[in-house]
Amino acid sequence: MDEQRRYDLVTRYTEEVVTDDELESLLEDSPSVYIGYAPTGEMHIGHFTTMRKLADFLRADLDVTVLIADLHAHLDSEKSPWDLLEARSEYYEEAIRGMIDATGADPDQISFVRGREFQLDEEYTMDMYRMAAETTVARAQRAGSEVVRESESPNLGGLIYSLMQSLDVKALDADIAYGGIDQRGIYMLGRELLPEHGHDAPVCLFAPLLSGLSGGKMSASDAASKVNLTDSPEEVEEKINDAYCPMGELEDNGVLEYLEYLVFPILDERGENFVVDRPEEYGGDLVYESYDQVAEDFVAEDLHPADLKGAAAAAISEVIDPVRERLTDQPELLAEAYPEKYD
RNA sequence: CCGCCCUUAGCUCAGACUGGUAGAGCAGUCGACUGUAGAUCGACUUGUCCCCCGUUCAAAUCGGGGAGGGCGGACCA
Repeated sequence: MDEQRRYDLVTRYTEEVVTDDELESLLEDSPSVYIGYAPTGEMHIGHFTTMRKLADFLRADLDVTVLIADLHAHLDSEKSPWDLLEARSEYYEEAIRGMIDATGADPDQISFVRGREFQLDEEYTMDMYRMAAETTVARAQRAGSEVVRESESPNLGGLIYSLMQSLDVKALDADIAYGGIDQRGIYMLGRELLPEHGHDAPVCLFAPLLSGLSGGKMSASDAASKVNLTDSPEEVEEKINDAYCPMGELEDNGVLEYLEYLVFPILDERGENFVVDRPEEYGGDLVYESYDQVAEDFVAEDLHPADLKGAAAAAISEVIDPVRERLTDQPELLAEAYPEKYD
């Protein structure tokens, strides 16, 4: 694969690359990339868009690791109870495998690691104590401010959280750290600290955070703002139909963002088009080969939100379909991970 | 170890001093208006008042005990 193509694959659909020069020199070899997830709430379509990029990494011949950060899930305000960490980790791994599979990549080419497999090692622990001594409370707070739950009386765990995530890069020997742009603060701290701890500062790739369906950012606590992996086609249709989607506007438009970052990349991989069924009175059906064409028509108001929504819902359902089936085929996974919801 | 404060709707809180089984804003639901949604109107819903015991005809409210959370002081060998 030529260098330009490889670089494009690695960087497409990202919000920011820190830094371009460093990435280019890394790509002269075959670097490793990792992404960490704290197994807290149920996974949703926002995770999926981030996850889909792992297929790009694999295609670009990178060594990909997914960290299931179980300890982090508890460290952040006990978002996951201690006793459920294992069950949620299992659910996360299975959901992630399903998503990778659905994007047309092979999950077996990815290494899955649990946090506790290495975060209790002596070297790791020693490094963490050293970092704790070297980092001010204010610095750690600032680093994690977009990730760790905010509270009037923050727990110590939220501070350690950022230090550990920095150390994960070293422990996993990752050249590239990938995550949502909300992770930026933590990885910038990591880039500062790691060179003092015997590891190169990682190159950082950040994914955009998608808009929620109710306008504004997607929120974990607002069920209507996101499509869950387990949502039925009917539920997807209802949520998309209820979504904030002003005619002609791309801003804060979750429906369009889902198309751009999730649906089109997958359709593209399959060589399929995006088809909009439209009543004759409004001009009949439309066929799109790229997201840019959709955006163009939408901005020109040649594509009405109501027509777009129907087609988007169908396309999103289709993408999610295999993941949902995979998860509902193993009901015990969700039941054990979220007993209060699925008992 | 000592002292003080807090706990009421999904969220933020009012009500407690002067007992009469609860309210606001936001959120949510449903209509109207738009070929979607939002905005805007209109209507509606929501509660072990942290738990236990006691006083009382009557306790979110008073008294005692307990739990959880916060703040401060003391100790500094």
